[in-house]
Amino acid sequence: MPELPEVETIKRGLKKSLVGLTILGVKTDTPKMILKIPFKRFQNEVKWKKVIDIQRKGKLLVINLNNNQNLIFHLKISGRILLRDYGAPVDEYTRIVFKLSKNKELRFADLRKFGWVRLAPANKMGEMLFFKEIGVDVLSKEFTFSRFLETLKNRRGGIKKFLMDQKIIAGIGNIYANEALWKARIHPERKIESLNEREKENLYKAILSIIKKAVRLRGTSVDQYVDVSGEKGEFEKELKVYGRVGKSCYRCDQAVVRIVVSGRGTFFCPKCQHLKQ
DNA sequence: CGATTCCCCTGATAGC
DNA sequence: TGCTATCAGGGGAATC
Repeated sequence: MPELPEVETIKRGLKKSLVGLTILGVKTDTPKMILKIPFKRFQNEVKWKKVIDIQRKGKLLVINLNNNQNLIFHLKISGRILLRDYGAPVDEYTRIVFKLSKNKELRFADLRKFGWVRLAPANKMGEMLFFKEIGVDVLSKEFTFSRFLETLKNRRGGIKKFLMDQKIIAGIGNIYANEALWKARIHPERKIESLNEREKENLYKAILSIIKKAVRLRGTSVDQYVDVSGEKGEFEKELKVYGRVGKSCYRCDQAVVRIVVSGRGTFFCPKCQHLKQ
């Protein structure tokens, strides 16, 4: 599941090899994955445009084109962005192919077809609702401890749901929410209003250290995620609770438990992540 | 207006 | 063995 560290790894890969290339054409067998405009128009809009930069906002990948347009990708659960030589072996689940100069191809593969791409005018992107509603990025300099406290202020409800709400903080998905809560020893169903200052600080530090480490290790490949070359990430071996149901906690030996929190599989240690405070 | 449920899609797994 | 039913999962839309 591409969350911040995975999309950041893809962004860095594309910065190295995609910037400067020109889009020669687009093909798809899944036009549904192109939002807002008909495929024909999309084709015309991107043809002959040059890639000038790559950005990331939360889990969104943004490719800046030289006509003041941005290509925005959301990889959802099973999306992959692959940069290949023209004619390289077919990547499974390829849905959209951008043919590029220098004999390259950008392939958007997605087993589940939940991912999408859309065009947005660069100068108006800040005004677009879907972009305006994205919260503070975990890796941005604005994501300080005091900003974190501010986002928690006057909010009620479960802490895990809060962490995964992209409108508040952008970039944390299911894997890293589970991991950060384990590291901070906080039960995923703890109410925000029950957390004391020390716990909030532990959680803030846990989020930053885990996300940064996952970026260094090029992401987590528990599902479909790979980088632009098709290589898996290395963070999987660092996972402390995610997917470890029934296995013993690395801290206290208690069996890791799986529950469902707001519709998502949630893993935690019932002994060192206690509910009451 | 906030909280919950449904839905998109496919492959893996369970159950018979 | 081989079929069918169930489930996971991010986030937008519909519904409660």
